[in-house]
Amino acid sequence: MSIRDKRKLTGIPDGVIGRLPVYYRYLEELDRNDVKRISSAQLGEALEITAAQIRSDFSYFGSFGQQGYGYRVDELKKQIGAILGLSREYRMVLIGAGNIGRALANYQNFARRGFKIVAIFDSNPLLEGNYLAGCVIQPVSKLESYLKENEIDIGIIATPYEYRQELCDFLVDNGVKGIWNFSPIHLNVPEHVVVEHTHLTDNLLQLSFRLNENALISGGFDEDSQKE
Amino acid sequence: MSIRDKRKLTGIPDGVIGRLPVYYRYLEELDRNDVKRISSAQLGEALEITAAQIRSDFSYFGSFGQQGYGYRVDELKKQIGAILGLSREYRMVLIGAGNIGRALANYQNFARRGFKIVAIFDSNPLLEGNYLAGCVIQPVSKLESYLKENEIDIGIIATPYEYRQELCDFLVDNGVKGIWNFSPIHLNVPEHVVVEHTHLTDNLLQLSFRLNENALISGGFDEDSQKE
DNA sequence: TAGATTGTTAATCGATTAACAATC
DNA sequence: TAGATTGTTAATCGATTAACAATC
Repeated sequence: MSIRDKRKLTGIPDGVIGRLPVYYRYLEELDRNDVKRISSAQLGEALEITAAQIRSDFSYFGSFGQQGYGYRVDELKKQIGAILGLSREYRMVLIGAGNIGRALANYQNFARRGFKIVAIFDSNPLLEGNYLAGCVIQPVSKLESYLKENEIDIGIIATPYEYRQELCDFLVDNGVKGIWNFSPIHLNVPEHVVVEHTHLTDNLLQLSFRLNENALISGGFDEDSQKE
Repeated sequence: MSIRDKRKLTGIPDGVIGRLPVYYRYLEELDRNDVKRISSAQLGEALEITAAQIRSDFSYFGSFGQQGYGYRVDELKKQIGAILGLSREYRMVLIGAGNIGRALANYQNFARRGFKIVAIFDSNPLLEGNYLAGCVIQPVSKLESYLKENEIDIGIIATPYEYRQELCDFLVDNGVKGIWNFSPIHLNVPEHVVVEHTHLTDNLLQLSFRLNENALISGGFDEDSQKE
């Protein structure tokens, strides 16, 4: 079965999609440090992923290496970048200029990779007209006309309580194809729309669980606490 | 095999751990809205998870429901909260008072759940002495003495480039048991320490990949774009 | 009681890993 | 060439799902 067939029939597993940015990030770093060549074994060592898995992940998309040599860092980085969709620009609107919204707007690395925040909206009238990262903060009432006049790829939802599902529906109805959700709620979207959830609290609760799990195990099982 | 045996032998699967905070968050919302009772089918409907998986997840920890009735919302919330380790407080230090660091420090929901930022450090001398969310920003040179004098559970690494692995090692050497890493690098830690990675860029790149994957599939396969 | 829904087992599905022929 | 490492297949492992007896 061809790579394209496999992809069409089964889709790319979530695990693979989750690891692609990890590879990309590390390849960027290697490239910055002028490393020219890397093997799947070396990659695996650095990222705590098995070499077999790395090769298997890559094989969903093609053959990027050379037997007996490994991978050329710059080449592999370029290929994975293309797979991730980094060869074009994305226009994003940010809804919510609170703590998280401001951090995202000021973060330079998104724009550097082609993800531009082109408009910012907030329901707080006190913020209206203020500048944030070079954008005027607009009232949410202007969102609809803005979306009708501008093609937007991604909507970032960083409003803590109000709106949420309704806001998401509104963005989708007005042509936004991707939602990046920071609000602490599960959003339902139609099949053709993509949602990425970034729930900081969930991450912290997972950390909390594992802290206690570790404590529990090393409490009960002394031989385990010896392991490196 | 008892629940406790199962847990000890195999550990809890990552998927389960990842879903626990999702359940918890939704139960909080139900509780706020005075919902008293919920079935695994209803939970699954709202969260796009199968009912069987939800019941299977819960069964790693015990039996919290009643046949023919379902789950009492307040009770289940309490139980999952306890499993997540929310019955005690956690003391956290924040390293890095940049965009993300400031957003985290100002975010009220961590403290509300028992996760307190008790000290903030930054390597930028211009920030030294400024207040952030009620904490003085201290120079990183004071971190060592601070950790020796105070028991800290979690270190939040929100420094974009400098330090990173070295900083992580330093925190671990000084007794920190959990690391919440926002820097764009993979951190290696000893077995007894827990790392949680929150890489915002990775989330955005995953969204980017899926946007293109969807476009690709509906481009090639018109019958697919008909699906709801 | 009858109806509903849990907790758990067995079956299925999918992802990871080990192994190795291909080949640079 | 000999050595190294890929890409891929088959084997293994683990997670999800379907089904249902137990029982509230």
